[in-house]
Amino acid sequence: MSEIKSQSRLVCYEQVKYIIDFMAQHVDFASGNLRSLEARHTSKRLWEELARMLNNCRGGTRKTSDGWSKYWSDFKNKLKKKVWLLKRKKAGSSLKSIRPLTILEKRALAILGPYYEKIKCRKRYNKPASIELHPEVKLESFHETIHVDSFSKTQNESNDRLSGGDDQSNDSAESSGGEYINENDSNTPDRQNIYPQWLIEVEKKRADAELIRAKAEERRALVSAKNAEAALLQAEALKRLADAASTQAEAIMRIANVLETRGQRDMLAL
DNA sequence: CCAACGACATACGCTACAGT
DNA sequence: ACTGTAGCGTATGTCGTTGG
Repeated sequence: MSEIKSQSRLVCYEQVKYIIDFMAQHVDFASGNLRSLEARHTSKRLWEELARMLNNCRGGTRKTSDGWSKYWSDFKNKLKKKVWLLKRKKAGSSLKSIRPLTILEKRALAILGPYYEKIKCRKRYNKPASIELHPEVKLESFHETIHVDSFSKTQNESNDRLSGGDDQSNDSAESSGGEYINENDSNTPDRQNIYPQWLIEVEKKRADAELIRAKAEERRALVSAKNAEAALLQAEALKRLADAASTQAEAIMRIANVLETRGQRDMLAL
């Protein structure tokens, strides 16, 4: 409804979906666990790659890699608060109406669940958690209700800033598409959406582009080989030319010597 | 081993804007 | 005009690395 108005400022649904799909493939990156020297480099590269893809989206906003990093950070923060509020509401707290998690939020939670579990252990025992993070999110590991519960236990500190999380406009990323699901329905088929059709199409197009580029590289290599061959022939021709010039110079020298000798003899004869 | 440092994530406050 | 939310700026916290 307000898509055009908000296009320059708001992150569109497609962009958030892309971010979450990207994070599903890079779980440590999503949770901010890339902290070692090399990992930080990887993180930066991934943010640049992701920012480039997101900025190529037709709608939505444009950000730098730092801007998208900040957005993801805020997204995670809001999601945490929302889950905590939903948990409290479920427990019977008299909270104002909170929209249930969207499919995208549940998907993000599935990605970040192990990470939140790790934070919980760290806070509780004040030492590094032994829980292994998922190398990547797989369909069979999508147990959102477990993650919601385990995560929400970590939120012992006060969260006085109610963000709610969901937008009411259909244009905003977190709610557009009306993808709300009943939070009590743990068997909703959202696992089918882990790798959506549009992402598969994008990947196909990228693969096609890579193929075209590879073929162009191959053609360029062939042309380069032919150029090298021609240069070699040219060099050989130049060498022969130089040899011929050298031979010619020697012949001229001999002729000159002969002429000089003959000239001296004629002088003596006179 | 430990303090200093840097890089990054998180939390919080503020502003802008859309909806009512 | 009021309210709620997205997005941004910045202070603070956390963690890994480095040098003494």
